[in-house]
Amino acid sequence: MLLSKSCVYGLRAALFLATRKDGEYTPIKGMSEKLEISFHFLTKILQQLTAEGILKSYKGPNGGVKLTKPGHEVTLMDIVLAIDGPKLLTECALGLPGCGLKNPCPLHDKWAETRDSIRDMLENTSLTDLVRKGIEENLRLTDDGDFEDLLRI
Amino acid sequence: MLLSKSCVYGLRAALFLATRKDGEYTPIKGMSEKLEISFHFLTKILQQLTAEGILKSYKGPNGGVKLTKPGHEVTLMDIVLAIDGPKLLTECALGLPGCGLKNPCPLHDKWAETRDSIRDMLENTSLTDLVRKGIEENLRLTDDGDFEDLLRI
DNA sequence: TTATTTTAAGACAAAAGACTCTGTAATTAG
DNA sequence: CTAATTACAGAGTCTTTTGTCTTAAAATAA
Ligand code: SF4
Ligand code: SF4
Repeated sequence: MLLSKSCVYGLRAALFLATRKDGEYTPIKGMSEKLEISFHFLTKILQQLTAEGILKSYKGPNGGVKLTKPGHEVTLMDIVLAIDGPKLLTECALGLPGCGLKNPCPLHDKWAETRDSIRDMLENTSLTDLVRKGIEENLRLTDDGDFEDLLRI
Repeated sequence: MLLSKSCVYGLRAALFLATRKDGEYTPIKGMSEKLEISFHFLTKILQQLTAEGILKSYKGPNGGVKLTKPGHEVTLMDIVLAIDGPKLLTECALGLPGCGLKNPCPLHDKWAETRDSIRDMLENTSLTDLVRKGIEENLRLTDDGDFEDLLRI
C-alpha cells in the first residue's frame, strides 16, 4: 500500500472533522464509532495530528478535537506528511541501491513523473474539496453511512 | 513502499539473471553474495518465481536457476505480479470504503491516471531494457559493484 | 556407491505494523 | 468538593513481513 493504514484512518478522520462546524470540538469516541475505527487506535493517530499542529484538542466534557485551520487550508499532503512522513516523496519505487539522479535506471524519469503526479494530487486537494465532492456524489466514509448522515449528527 | 522488499529483491535477481548467458544455470548462492541478499531469503523468493514459470531451476552441481524466456520478453510487471500479486493495480491509494468507479472521490480520476502510469511503466520495461541502460550508465545492483563486475563473473 | 553440490520445503525468530488495554491528567457539571 | 467526561501516555498483544536455520531431495562426479 502506498499509504499506511494509520494514514488512511487519519485522512478519514480529518475529512470527518472538516464536515463539522468551525469552533466545535468533536469527541474522538463518537468519531471512532461513526468511522468504524478502533477508539484507542484512532486516538493514537489523532494525537500525532495534534502534536503536528493540524488538530487542536481539549479535555473534559464538551472536549474533543477540531481542525486548527479551516478545511480548505488543509491539504491531504499535510495529513500524509504528519503520519507517514516524507518517505513517499523521497523513496524510489524500486529502491535499487546506489542509483538516483546521478545514475538513473530507465525507470527513473517515468517514476519521477509518477511521484510528482502523486505529490501534486495530494498537495492540490484540500479536505473541503473532498467533502464537497463527497456531498455532491454521496461518497461514503464508512461502509454503510453516507455524507448526509455525517452532517446530520 | 509501493513494492515489497521481496519484490525488489526478486527484480534485482531477475536483472542479474538477464545479464547471464542464455542456457546457463546460475547458482543462487553466488547470486546472493553478489547482490548482498540473504541466501535463504533469496532462495525463497526465487522459488516463487520458479513456481510461476518465470525461472527454471536445476539441482545438483552446475545447477541453479535461469530465466525461462529471454530477458527482452520478461517485463518488470511479470516479476511484480509473481511476487506481490495484482493488488498494486486493483487497490486504491486511499482505500476509502464504499467508493470506486460508481462513486468516485475527487482523487479517483487522478489516481487512476497515476496507477495507469505505474502499470505502463512496469509493463513496457523489459529486463533487457534495464540491463542495457545499466551497462550504458553504469547503474549498480549493489552498493559497491557495477554492471561491468556482473558481466565479468 | 559415496561424497559433494545444488534447489525445495518448512519450521523458527526477529522486526515492524496494526491494534488493545490500563491508568493518568485535565476539565467541566452538579 | 465530587463525579463524570474527555484527551494523553505508555505498555502490551496480535499479525504480517522479513529474515534465519535445518533437513530433505535431486543431480553429479569420482
Ligand atoms: S534510478 Fe531512480 S527510478 Fe531507478 S531505481 Fe534508482 S531511484 Fe529508482
Ligand atoms: S473514489 Fe477512487 S481514488 Fe477515491 S478513495 Fe475511492 S477508489 Fe480511491
